[in-house]
This record gives sequence, C-alpha cells and structure tokens, in this order.
Amino acid sequence: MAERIRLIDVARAAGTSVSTVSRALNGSDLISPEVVAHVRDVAGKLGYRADKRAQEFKLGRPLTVGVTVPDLANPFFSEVLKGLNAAARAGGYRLLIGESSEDPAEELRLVDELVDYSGALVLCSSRLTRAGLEKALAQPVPVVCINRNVKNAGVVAIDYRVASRLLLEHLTELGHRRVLYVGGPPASWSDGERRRTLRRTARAMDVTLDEVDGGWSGNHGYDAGPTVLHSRATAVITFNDLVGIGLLSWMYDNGVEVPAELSVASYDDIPIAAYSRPPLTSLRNERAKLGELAWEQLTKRLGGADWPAPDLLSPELVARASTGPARRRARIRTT
Amino acid sequence: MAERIRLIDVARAAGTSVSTVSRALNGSDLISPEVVAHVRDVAGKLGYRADKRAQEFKLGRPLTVGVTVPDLANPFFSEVLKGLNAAARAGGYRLLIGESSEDPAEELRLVDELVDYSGALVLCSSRLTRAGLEKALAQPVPVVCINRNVKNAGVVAIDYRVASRLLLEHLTELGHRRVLYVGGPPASWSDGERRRTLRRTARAMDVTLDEVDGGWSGNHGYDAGPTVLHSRATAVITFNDLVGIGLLSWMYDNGVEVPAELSVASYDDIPIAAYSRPPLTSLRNERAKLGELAWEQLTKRLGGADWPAPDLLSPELVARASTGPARRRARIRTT
DNA sequence: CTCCTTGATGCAAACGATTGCAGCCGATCG
DNA sequence: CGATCGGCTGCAATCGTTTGCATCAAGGAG
Repeated sequence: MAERIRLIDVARAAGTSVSTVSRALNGSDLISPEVVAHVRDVAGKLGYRADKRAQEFKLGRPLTVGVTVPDLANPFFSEVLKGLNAAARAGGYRLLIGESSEDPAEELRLVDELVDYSGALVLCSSRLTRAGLEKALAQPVPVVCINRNVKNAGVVAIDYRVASRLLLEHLTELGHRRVLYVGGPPASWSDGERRRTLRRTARAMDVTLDEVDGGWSGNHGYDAGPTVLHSRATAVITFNDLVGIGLLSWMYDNGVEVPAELSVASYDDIPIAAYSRPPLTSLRNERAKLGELAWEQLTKRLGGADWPAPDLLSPELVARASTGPARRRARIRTT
Repeated sequence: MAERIRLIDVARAAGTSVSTVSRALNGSDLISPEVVAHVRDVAGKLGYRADKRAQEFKLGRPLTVGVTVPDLANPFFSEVLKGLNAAARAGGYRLLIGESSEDPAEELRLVDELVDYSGALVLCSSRLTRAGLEKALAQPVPVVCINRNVKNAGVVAIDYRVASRLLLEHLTELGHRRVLYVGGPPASWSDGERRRTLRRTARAMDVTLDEVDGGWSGNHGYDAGPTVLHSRATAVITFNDLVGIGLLSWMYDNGVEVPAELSVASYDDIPIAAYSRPPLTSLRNERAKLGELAWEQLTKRLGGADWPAPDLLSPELVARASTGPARRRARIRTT
C-alpha cells in the first residue's frame, strides 16, 4: 500500500526529465544507451509502474474488450471466455466481463455500460431483441457476436446444420423415427437455429420431430421429465447438456431405463457430460476456439478491414451410453 | 461506429463552455436549472457519453477491482464472481477477471498485470506460494483473499472446521469409522484446511482418516477410483463435487454400488451435484456471499478503516443418496 | 576559428474530463 | 445613483503520460 511512484519521481531520482524517462522506458532510439540503462535501473529500484489509465488515456484507444455472457456458471461460456481471454491478452487487450443472467434487458444495460470502457464488444449468445441488437451495433465500437447471426458485425458460431444432421443421423441409425426436442431459453438465437435445422433435417430424413419448451439448466431438464415421458418419441434431443443431465436424472428417479426405453442426446459436450449416468451422448464443439476466432475477427476489423465472413465451427458427435437402439413397441406406462 | 462525442462538442452545440456542460451533467448546484435542462437536452441529442477513462484518470482512483480465480469453468468460482460482481457494480466498481489455470506462476503474472489497472485486488482461492502472496500484498492496493488466510489483507473464507465436523458427524451417524479423503490441488490452501480440520475432528471422534492426493476435476476423481477401491475405508470424502462425481462415475463403471458398498460425500454442492447418480451428499455454501463479503471488506478498507476480522461462512450439509449405512464386512473384491 | 550537422535531451502541448477561482451581471440596499 | 452582494458562468490549471519541436553540446568540415 505504498504511495504510487510517478514518472516525475523517477526523473528526479535519475536527475533527468520526464521525457527522457518515458523514452528510455519505452525503448525509443533517441536516447543514449547509458542513460537508458541508468533510468531503467532507477525505475526498477523505485518500483515504478506506469499508470496504465493515464497511458491509455493519452494514447487514445482503450485496450479493453467488453464481453457479455448470459450465465457465468455455464461451462460452455466459461470456456469461450477462456479462449477469448487468452487471445485478447496475447494481443495486449484485456477483458471486461459482464453477465446478463439470461435477461435481455439486463444485457442491454450491460452493453450500455461496457461500451464506456471498451474499445470493442463481444456479445456471447446474445439474448438481445432485434431492436436491442441494433442499438448495440450503433455504439461507436466494433461488435462481434458469438452464436448469433447479424449484419454489420463479426459473427462466429457453431454450425448447427451440421450439428443437427449428426444428431439425427446417429439416432436414425439406431432406428429412431420419432424424436422430441426439448428447447432452450426463448430469446436464444441458437435455440432457434437448433429447431430450424432439426426440422429441416428431420423432414429430409423422414423423421417425425416434436418440440417442447425447456430452458438452460438442469432444473429445466428435470421438470421436462413428465412431458417427455408422455410423448410418443423414442429419443430426445435436449437444448444443452445441463438440460440433458437434468432429464436423465428425472428418468432415473422415475425408473425409466435409458437408453433401453428412451435415448437422450444433446449439444455442447461439457466436461460433466461424460460423468452423468448414463454418460451423455453429445456434440463436442471447440468452444475456446469460438473465443479465439472472435478475437481474430476483431483484430482484423480494428485494423481497418471490413468484417470478414462469418466463421462456422462444425461440432463432432461423441456417442456415449445415453443413446441406444429404439425400443420396438409403444411405451405402456402411466406417469 | 460513429465518431466519439466529447464534452467540447456538446459545449459548442449548446453555446456554452465545457465547465458548464460538465457541471450540468454532474448535477452541480451552481448552474441554473434552464441551462441544465438545455445542456442535458443537447447532450442527449448528440448521444454524448463521458469518456470514462478520462474521467477516472482525472478523478484519481481506478474504479476497477482485479480478481483472480484458478479456473473459470468451476461453478464454485463462477458463483463467487457473480456475487462479487453484483456487489462491486452496485458500488460503482467493475471487475477485471483473470484466470490462473491453477498455476501459481501464472497467478503471480496476473496479479502483476491486474494491479496496473485496478484499485483493489481480490484473490480467489489463491494458489500463490507464501512468497508470492507477500509480493502481492506489497502492491500499492488493498487485497482481499477468498478462501485463504493471510495477515494484512481482507479474509473471507468457508469455515472448514464446521464443514469437516458436519461431514464426519453425518458419516459416523451412518456407522462409518474409517474414512478416506481424496485431496485437491497441492497449492490449495482450502485443501490444506480440509485436511487439517478433518484430521483433528476425526481424532476427536475416533474415526480413522486416510488421505490420498487428487485434484480439482472430474478426471482426478475418476482416476482415484482404483486407489479408493483398494482402501479399507467405507466412506470417501472428496475435495470437491467435480472430483466426487468423477469418482462416482468410476464406481458405476466398475460395478461398485454406492452407497451400499461405499459412501461418497463432498464439499461445495454445485448445482450439478443434485443430478449425479446417485445424487451427491455435499456441503452447501453461500458462494455468492463470499464475493459480497469480499466487497464489503474492501469498501471498509478503501474507506480508510483497518481490515475487519475475517468473515467465516458456515456450510450446511445436504444429505443425498450417495451416503448410506456403512457395510458390515470388509470388501472382498479384486480390482 | 567559425559554421553547420548530428545526436541527445528537455520543454511544453496534448489527450478529455473536473474544479478552484475570478469575473460578470443584475438586483438590492443604503 | 453607486456600492455591494450573490448567483451563474467561463478561464485555466490539473491528473500522468507521450511526443513534436526547440535546444544544446560536441565534433567535423571549410
């Protein structure tokens, strides 16, 4: 908790001027090597640390990227953040992270606040309304959206066409012809994409697809249990692994054998998916890479270029024990 | 991506001076109401936003709190961050989050970097060595440690004495007299505390306690499976829920009945613990509150006071199906 | 010996905001 | 009617750093 050392303190101690100290510390070639060495030495002894706020202020651009995520506790987002953080730090930027708690209004507030501190914005799985997004894009900083498709912004997303095809191919190979999708949060673009591509692919593969609403957490999956049980589907696809694991849990509690009576598959393959009972069939995606690519798009844009074409990442199926051959007969059972 | 509007632009548009605009916007009582209204109006029309960097620079103190966590993907830390974030934002501060990836050297680098931008530091479950911590505390900003006890800093932690007592009481009531602890990361202070309090309490309760090393993830728990199986303990306590769930998974894969043959209990009660098979007995703690309390200590300190006494939070036992009566005879089984 | 070049250094302006202080103007009082 | 007072407003300094430009000393060339 010592007092802050300023450039002028170093200058005085070194018997020179602030400009010389600044130049010496920043490696200008206008300064004689001996002076550089001396100044560095003195600065080191005094424990001088440049005031980054003053530096950035003088230099103009904020070296900060603002990021919004719907939910910090969801491993999917944590890993996107990991990737983005690593890339941004390597580029000399740091992250200002905001959590919207899955609330579009809160997200809008966040954007509004983050933009005051940031030279760029990354909206991760934005739950913003169309109008809200427009507003965000009108801000005086470049914006990249992860898992949300918009014009005039960088876009990095999972390729849900591939995702849905992989899931349905896997299930049809196991003999399933009737599949139920348990959906995600209403404002989620990626939920919309999952539905759209599932529908389209199901039609092409002659699979009957039903849909019910769900959410993003284990509780949402657990609560969907009765609905799922009463459906005529032999396989269920859930919005994400947390929902899937919650659903598996309900099935277990209610004596429904998975996968003998019902198959369950999901998106994301978060680490815990391998440890559910039974282990959950899911779609592995390179989440950290989503973050890295977002950063790449941003640097290009900050470098003056136009927005590059959207980056689409294809997931990969990880078949585990929660999916198996479709049962032959209609389920006979009450509650 | 419009150009940034500055105070002087507003001043010109409003036909007044920057000082007047500044005062009008900041609600000084030295300005006539009509002018205030007019300036506000013009500023609104122009979409003026104060440059926070310039503002903070002028005002002196950085309104940023730097935070380090070992692992962003661990729900425990996510929720601490949630609590801290909410409290700090309410106090007008924002969070700069750094992830050390469970690496003490990286954490030291992080601290070194964060301190350049922050007016205060929160070290969450710091893995720093003693010397590293000293260094961090020598920085010219106040530091709060969550789940790590140090002098000359704010301290907020889980009360592991209570935690260990609750776990061992629960297990002894179920008839267990021999318990194995599967430990956490070597640099973890809280792992040390868990061990210390478990040992002490076990001695007092006449329980035999064995210990093996583990880690922080599901994989660590899974890998500990064989060791656990070959031990003579009837109950296992794991470092955290992720480890516990990994261990449960190994037991399932290898046909060991839980809790009939082995009881498993753990610390933290992350949301997913309720959905493991069987659901995991764990210790619920108010993680978000850890973050809030850290902020409270910080504000007191920033207000000029000395560090308050450490805040200790008592956890609460959530008994689920992974713990049950101890089996009567020694386990007979190979691998 | 003087002038000019060159390399090293310092002076001072600038970034965008806040704020102490001086100044201005109208009103009030003697 | 002039002095004073008080309420608003603007000028200018300031925060810590960077950087264009002036300056200065030394050395070489004429």
